[in-house]
Amino acid sequence: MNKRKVRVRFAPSPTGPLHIGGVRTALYNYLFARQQGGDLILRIEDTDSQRFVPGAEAYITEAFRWLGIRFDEGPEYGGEFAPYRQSERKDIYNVYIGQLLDAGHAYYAFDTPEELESRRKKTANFQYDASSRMQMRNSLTLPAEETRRLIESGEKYVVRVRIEPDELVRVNDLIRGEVVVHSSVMDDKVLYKSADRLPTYHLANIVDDHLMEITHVIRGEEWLPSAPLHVLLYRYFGWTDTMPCFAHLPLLLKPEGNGKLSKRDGDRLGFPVFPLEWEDPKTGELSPGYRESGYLPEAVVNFLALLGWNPGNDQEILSVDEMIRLFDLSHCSKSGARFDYEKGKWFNHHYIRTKADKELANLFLPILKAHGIQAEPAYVEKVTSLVKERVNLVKELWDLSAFFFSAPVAYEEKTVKKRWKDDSAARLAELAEVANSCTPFDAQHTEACVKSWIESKGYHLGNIMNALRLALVGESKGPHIFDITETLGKEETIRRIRRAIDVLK
RNA sequence: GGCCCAUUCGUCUAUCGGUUAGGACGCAAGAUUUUCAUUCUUGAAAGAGGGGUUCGAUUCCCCUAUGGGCUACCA
Repeated sequence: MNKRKVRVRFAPSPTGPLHIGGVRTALYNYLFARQQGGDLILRIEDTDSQRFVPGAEAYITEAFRWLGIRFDEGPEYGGEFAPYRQSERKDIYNVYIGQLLDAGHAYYAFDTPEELESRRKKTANFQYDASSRMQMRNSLTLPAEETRRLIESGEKYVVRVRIEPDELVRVNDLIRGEVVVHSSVMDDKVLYKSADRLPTYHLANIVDDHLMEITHVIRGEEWLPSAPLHVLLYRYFGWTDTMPCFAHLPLLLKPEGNGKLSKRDGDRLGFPVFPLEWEDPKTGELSPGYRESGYLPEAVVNFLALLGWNPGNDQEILSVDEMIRLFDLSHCSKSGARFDYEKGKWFNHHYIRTKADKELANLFLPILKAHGIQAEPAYVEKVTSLVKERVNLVKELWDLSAFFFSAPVAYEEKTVKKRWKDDSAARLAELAEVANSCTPFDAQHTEACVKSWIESKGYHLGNIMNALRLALVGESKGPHIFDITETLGKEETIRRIRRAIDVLK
């Protein structure tokens, strides 16, 4: 059984946009699968008909496409274990529920939600388990006749697992080691719901993992408490030989304060918690996404990978291939990681800096378009190369380079005050003439040309340069001045100089 | 309340009994600079507390404290 091909799954519930913590879980599954030469399966766990959100599944698929996380099997990708949506597997679950019922590992329960509610109110710490089940309305306490009659008459019922008390249940976790829970503190969880006539997560999950031949279950820590139940279910089904290995990942925590990272934190602190932008179909509320906020998928992946895992050395910048090679569940931390958005920006800054100008320019093009700018791709690429080292987010390219696409219409007051001297107009008028005679107009020649003029006249270099920058940019910022003149070209450079003189006197 | 998990700089983390406890983000200072940035260098910054085990504990064990998760006919 150790020779089984590695098969892992990511099993989201389509109840909304994919949370960034879910993305990390999927990423670890992906890295593990690729490293082991195994398969990664996407399974949609839509057994909660109440919380189903249309569009969520498409969002999930699109998000992983953007992130470059590829699945081998899933609703959109096909596979021999189809269907991959649990809502399409009802008949399968019914068979296995029957199996548990027949073996006495499960029973019918007729208690209504109201009855359970009042029972919980009456007795503190009420739990539906070995100590209480014989006082409830179920197939264990009712005569067989009565049970059959109730079911046939259409009475609503759930199926509960029958947990045998007084034994130690051991879960072997690849990250945490052995976790032991006493079965007496476990409750008879519902496996089949009457409300929507679907199995609960616990049942569907175990059946599907078994049927889909999953070898490793890598999931969030929130599942650790129910892992003993899952182990028991494997035993009741007689599947212990092929039970997958478990690995429970630590949670992503709020950047500040207590608790796990939530959508609210993103809204409150101003950063996305979703890979892609999401519009709530009911409320129309828009939640920002990493992609739309100007992140590169490789940065998001790198950042997320290191939130709870490390390669065992000091390396922080890792390509996906390197991550696949180095990934190791034993190097996953056991404690939750606070979400450090600032570090995420740093990763993005790094990846933007190292990305090819052309590719970056392609991402910049739609942003320019949104600002009403139509520009030659070659020109955009050149501008991109000049400012890309200075941005954290792709959309910031615009903030730093807008002046390349439209001449300044106003000049920043503060800069004018500081940089526009009494003689600036006269000097720039001369400079326009000098510039006109500079040929070719590339940065190197122009710089030499302008500097020798300044030197020969004995002018103050800084005064002229700063005034020139003000004329070309409109404020006190931007790349090297002669890179700007080269990019703008002689005509435009001179035009901007003349205009500044006119406006600033 | 019960059960489970965790605990190294502000944050993410390295260390698998012997280290000046390392790196990164952020922060501070300096250098570069005709602007704003970037970049580079340097610096400040940590083993929750208490018991053990051991020649020696950040590292192993126990207790306490703190944090987190779960405790639904949600996943």
